[in-house]
Amino acid sequence: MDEIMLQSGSAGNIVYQQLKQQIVSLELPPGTALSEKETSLTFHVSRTPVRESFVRLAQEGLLLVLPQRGTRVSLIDPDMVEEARFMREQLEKAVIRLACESFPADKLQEMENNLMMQQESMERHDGKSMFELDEAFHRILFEGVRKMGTWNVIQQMNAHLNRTRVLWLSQDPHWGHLFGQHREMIQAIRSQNADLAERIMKEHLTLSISNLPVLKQRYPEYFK
Amino acid sequence: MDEIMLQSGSAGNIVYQQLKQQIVSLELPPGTALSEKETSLTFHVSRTPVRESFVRLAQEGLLLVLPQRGTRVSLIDPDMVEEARFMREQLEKAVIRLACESFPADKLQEMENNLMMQQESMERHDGKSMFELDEAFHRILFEGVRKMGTWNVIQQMNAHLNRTRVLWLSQDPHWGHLFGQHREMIQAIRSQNADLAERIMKEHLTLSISNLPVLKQRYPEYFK
DNA sequence: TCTGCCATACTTGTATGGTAGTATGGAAGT
DNA sequence: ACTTCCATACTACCATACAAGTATGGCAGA
Repeated sequence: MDEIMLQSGSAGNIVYQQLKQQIVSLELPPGTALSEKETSLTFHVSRTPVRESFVRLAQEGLLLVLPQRGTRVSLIDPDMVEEARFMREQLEKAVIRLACESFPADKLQEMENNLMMQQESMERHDGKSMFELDEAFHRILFEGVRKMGTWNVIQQMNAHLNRTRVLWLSQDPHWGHLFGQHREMIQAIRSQNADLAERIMKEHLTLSISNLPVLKQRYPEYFK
Repeated sequence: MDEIMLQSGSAGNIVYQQLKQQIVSLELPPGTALSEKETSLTFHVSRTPVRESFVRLAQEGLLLVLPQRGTRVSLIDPDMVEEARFMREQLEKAVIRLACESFPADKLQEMENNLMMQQESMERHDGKSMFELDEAFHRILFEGVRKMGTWNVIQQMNAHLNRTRVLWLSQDPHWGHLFGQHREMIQAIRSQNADLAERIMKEHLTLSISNLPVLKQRYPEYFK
């Protein structure tokens, strides 16, 4: 939201963004105990802006605030992950169908460029870069059909889903598979084959949580 | 979210819920100027919990905070309304398809009961009751297919959409039309006719913003 | 050794004073 | 009459002090 970006200089907003980045990147693993006091010391601000960021993060489901007891980075809820995937599937299928009807040429070019950068990151085995490019790829799709509000909603509810994707990409890439699907999507949009595009997208997003059970077994302390 | 319900006793949460109710019900019309000080006086609490609620409401897009200038109830953004409707259409179409595959009998009975109460409210010309029953009707649908997380996301993003629905139901009901569609939905679920159910849902949600231009012309000061 | 109590050190929740930035109205100057 | 400037009264933002609830470790007593 633009109205939030406007306050980007405020201490509270800086703490919020920093914490969110650290949580989603698993730099602060699920279950980590935080406290307003401790956090205020590390960021060299008072408790007020820290508390403000805690409230926002709790509303997004990234923090769990227990009154008078403490605050912890929320555990990943597998049911929520599946439901986030479900929502994202429905929305992205509809969006890529729109893209097949009409899509601006410059955005299509952006996607092509992104795809080339994906190949580079893949060769460098750069998981972090690959994750960001994947994110950007889908974002461009939403920009092209002018559904940024929808993209923002997805971003918010992807709190849990994104953490599992980070976990997954850090160990069992399947990057080639993802890359191939991205390329197929572009081709489908070009040829305006909506049914094909929808099918690819569905498989693409299904793949993204296919080994959730494996992750749950490997990192049991991260899950609910 | 349950973790937020747990703090329901806190002053900050009470202020938050009260303000949200007043905003969505248009008791606090779009554009209304608020201030931490003023609000703290009316609720007989300090500025801290008020500020906390402002932060949360701003994140939901219901308040617009301008640093060092003031806080206003956000205007209704027609583009956001349309996009919220778009999202809701995609999600509810998918959900009612699931319902057509399998749906628990007790939930179906709840929907039948709700439908009867809708008829009563319709005869009493009770718009507020009708709005709440409509809300509950769709909620039961999500409960039946166990997609409450999805329902909660819809509730959040419906901030703008709901205000237009309140505005609309207060003057040009079309209650009979809504009622008929609800009845058809139940029949479609019973007969497990997913394609029919999806079509009705699409029409149902399209209808819900069909006269947005009229509203925009009638209450121009409420829109962006 | 084990159990129960309690002081203590945490936690979040709330109130309040002060700071810096902004809008506004009136006075002074042209 | 019109413009410019400035005092004043706002605003949200931040720091800090206090209040109330909770976990914990040690000590006393059995």
